[in-house]
Amino acid sequence: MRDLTPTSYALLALLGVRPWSTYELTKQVDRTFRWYWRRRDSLVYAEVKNLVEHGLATARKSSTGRRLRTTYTITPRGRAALRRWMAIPGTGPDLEFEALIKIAFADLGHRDDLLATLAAVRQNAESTLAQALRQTSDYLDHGGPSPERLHVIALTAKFLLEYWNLVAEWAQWAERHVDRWPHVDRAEGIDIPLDAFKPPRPWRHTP
Amino acid sequence: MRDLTPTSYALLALLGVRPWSTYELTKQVDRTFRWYWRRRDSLVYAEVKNLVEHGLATARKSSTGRRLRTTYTITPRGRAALRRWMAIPGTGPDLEFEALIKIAFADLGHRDDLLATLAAVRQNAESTLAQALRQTSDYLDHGGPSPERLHVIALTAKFLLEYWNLVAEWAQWAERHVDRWPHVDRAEGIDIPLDAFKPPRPWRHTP
DNA sequence: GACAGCATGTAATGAGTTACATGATTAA
DNA sequence: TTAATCATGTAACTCATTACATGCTGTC
Repeated sequence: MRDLTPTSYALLALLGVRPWSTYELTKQVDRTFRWYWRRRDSLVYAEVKNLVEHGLATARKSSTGRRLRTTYTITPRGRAALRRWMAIPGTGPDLEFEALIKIAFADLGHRDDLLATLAAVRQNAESTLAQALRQTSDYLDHGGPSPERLHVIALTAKFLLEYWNLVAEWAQWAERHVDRWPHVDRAEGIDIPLDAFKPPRPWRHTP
Repeated sequence: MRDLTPTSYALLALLGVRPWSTYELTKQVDRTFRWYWRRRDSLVYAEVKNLVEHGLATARKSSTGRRLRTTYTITPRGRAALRRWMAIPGTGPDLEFEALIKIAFADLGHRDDLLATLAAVRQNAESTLAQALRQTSDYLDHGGPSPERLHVIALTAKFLLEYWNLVAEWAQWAERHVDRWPHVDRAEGIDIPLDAFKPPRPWRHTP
């Protein structure tokens, strides 16, 4: 019996909304958590079994044709555990940005590589943003799949849209600057955007 | 001999700037990578040995008093490997945001827990932003520790400052809304910020 | 001479991924 | 009938963390 991780509780939260079969869960994990808590399907299959071992969910077997299908339901103990977990603030956001390593040390490589990295970041952000907007337009039009949860979904949607928009805007800004740089291996002879080191607007200092 | 990971290359990039002792490396990893590629000190000690095994760096032993000290230097093969790695665009940003799980499913918990989570996120963002600004003010005033690298540092600084500013602003916005909500367990009777589902400004659609 | 913190690691453990396996159903 | 994809996992592996160990250096 494995310890409970944030991933366990993420699944438990989904089960708090309604029961799901494991396959449905993997789809829902993709739809819901892909944006800020990505995990592979195989882990979902392992984790729900762990929830059952902890007594936080029950498994009910059924079948489609000759094929077995397991449906998971949260237990009262599961709801209690979930509420206890919700009372702990939780961490993040935690950023992991491999491309930014390459950007921060671009002076050790070639100028064209820096431009290619920035373009990749921008394209990734643009396509992620477009995907997210396709998902949110459904919420705007018909309230989406769970209108009774629209208020909390709005909070997360706002963050994610602004986040990916920021990434795209920043990459574009960086591309415009690097385009004008004659070289990257040294700062000398380059018009450095010193505003980058200043507090962004809006910003209020709260000491 | 372990395979090379992005972490290996991150250390190799630091060695590309100048040689460091392992302890200095841990300090520099903290200063440089804490913002977007956090790793524990113990991993640094393991990874530099791996770089040597791959022939990408050399270790030179010296001593402070009776204590051994190892200084690592990049090799020509190391520089070549680093440049090859820089030519691959790289991934990210990858977001991991545990608190957002709790926010997205706040309807399964208590209203006060949601407010506490949002406050924690805001405070964390504010203090991270303040830390980052303390570090950047040094760059503005005297060019910082490596003025010859100021142009690429400006690119990363801009992203990080705007990112943490966004987090703080968003959390504040969310707090203001939830403050006015009479309950959290259902959307009914709540003034939902539907703008959250719309594209943020500025936004240009590129199909 | 004791204690904090500087400095340098090693060993055990773990959460998560990758790779693999396989049967059932549906579309061409 | 073949191929795709739906559906459900297991086993091996890995990157990284946690916990531990230990000697040195300055200072109270």
